[in-house]
Amino acid sequence: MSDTDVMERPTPQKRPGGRTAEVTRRIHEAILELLVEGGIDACTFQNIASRAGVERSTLYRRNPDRWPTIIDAIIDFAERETAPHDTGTFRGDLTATLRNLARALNGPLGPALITVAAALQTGVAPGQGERFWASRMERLGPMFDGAIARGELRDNVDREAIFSMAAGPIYFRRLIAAKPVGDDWVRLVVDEICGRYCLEN
Amino acid sequence: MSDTDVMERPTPQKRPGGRTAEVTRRIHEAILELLVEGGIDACTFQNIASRAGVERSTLYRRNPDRWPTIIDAIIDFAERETAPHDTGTFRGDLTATLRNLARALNGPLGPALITVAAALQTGVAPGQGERFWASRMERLGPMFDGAIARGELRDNVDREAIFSMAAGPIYFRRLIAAKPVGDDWVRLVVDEICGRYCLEN
DNA sequence: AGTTAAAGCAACTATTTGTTGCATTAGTGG
DNA sequence: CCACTAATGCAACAAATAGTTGCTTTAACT
Repeated sequence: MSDTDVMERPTPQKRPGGRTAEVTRRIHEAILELLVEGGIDACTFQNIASRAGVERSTLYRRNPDRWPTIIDAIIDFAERETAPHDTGTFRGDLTATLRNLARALNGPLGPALITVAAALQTGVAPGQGERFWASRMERLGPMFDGAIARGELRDNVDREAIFSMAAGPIYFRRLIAAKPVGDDWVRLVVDEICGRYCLEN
Repeated sequence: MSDTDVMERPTPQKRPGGRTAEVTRRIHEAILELLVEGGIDACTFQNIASRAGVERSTLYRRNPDRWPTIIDAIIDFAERETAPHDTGTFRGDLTATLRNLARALNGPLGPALITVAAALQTGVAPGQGERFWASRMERLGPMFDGAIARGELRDNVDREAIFSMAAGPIYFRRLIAAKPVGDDWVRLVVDEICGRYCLEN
């Protein structure tokens, strides 16, 4: 009560363990289910809360905006689904990565993935788009590192450019053209990328 | 009043002229503005109505679902922006088309375009995705027709596949990787496509 | 074991959604 | 120009959702 500690606000220590982690898990699970069932429109705080068995106020207190919440769930999913590949060749790694991507996009959550990613560019959630993309590229680091170490790629290649050329047609075919993405399509893309960027050997 | 015409409901004749057309124009304009300013979340019937100076009930009566309404505005925009190109070569036409696409995507409405297109695949608006895509491909018909007629492409090429390979990286780079799409990027894509699909000459 | 984040609970207001009956305007065909 | 009526305007609804808040309970950390 003394006036000496009026200004003291000892920065509340976080408690991310146990219950909190479980609540987070349930929230993410609920969001993914809702995205599959009803798309973005279904992802209201109300729906998320009741589906996850969590209080609505908890969601608002964690983050008053629903977009960062949704992004968290998506990134969480993407990181769980994105297994690292090390086949020994860039071609093999890229093929595995794109097959993995195609599998995710072909699945029920595919459309929601790009809907969210695209929505991030509309200004609804400043900074979240970069967060998502950075998370994606970080997972691809080892693939490029290995290829460069083996001399398959020049060490100054534009990694984002290469991945954009590779993943672009995969995304597009599934989500704009609404066509299935099969192994043949993946192989076509891989051939183009390797033919253009891989050093001769 | 006779019972002879009880079943007669002479399918009310439409009146698409004058006022109705003007209202449609204002609605589309309002939607595009809202998409630019606040993304999908801003496109509520309430916002659209007040922005367009139209009664909310009119929107509900025209279509109780907001997605077809939004798609209409997007398609309308896309068709207005998509000028036909006839440069005399497939490479020229494709370059012009992709530059056009890049320009649209680089603009303020770019992110909204793909957000909507992607949202269509989530089941929020059955059939609307196909409608959008069909509208897009239809505009590209002359380009392929001309190229085939000139012998630059085989007459059995998969037009959708080619356009997916071309437009995919454009979309991706702008809207997932959030990088600008410059002429250099367009040229890179064009080189790949032409190198792979154009017949030698 | 004590401290205190963090979640639960409950009540509340404001906003948005979706609907409907009636009045008014104006496109269309004669 | 007139009559008909589709389409919009207007206004008043109920229902759902969005946010917010004070208090209680649980359980993560030291």
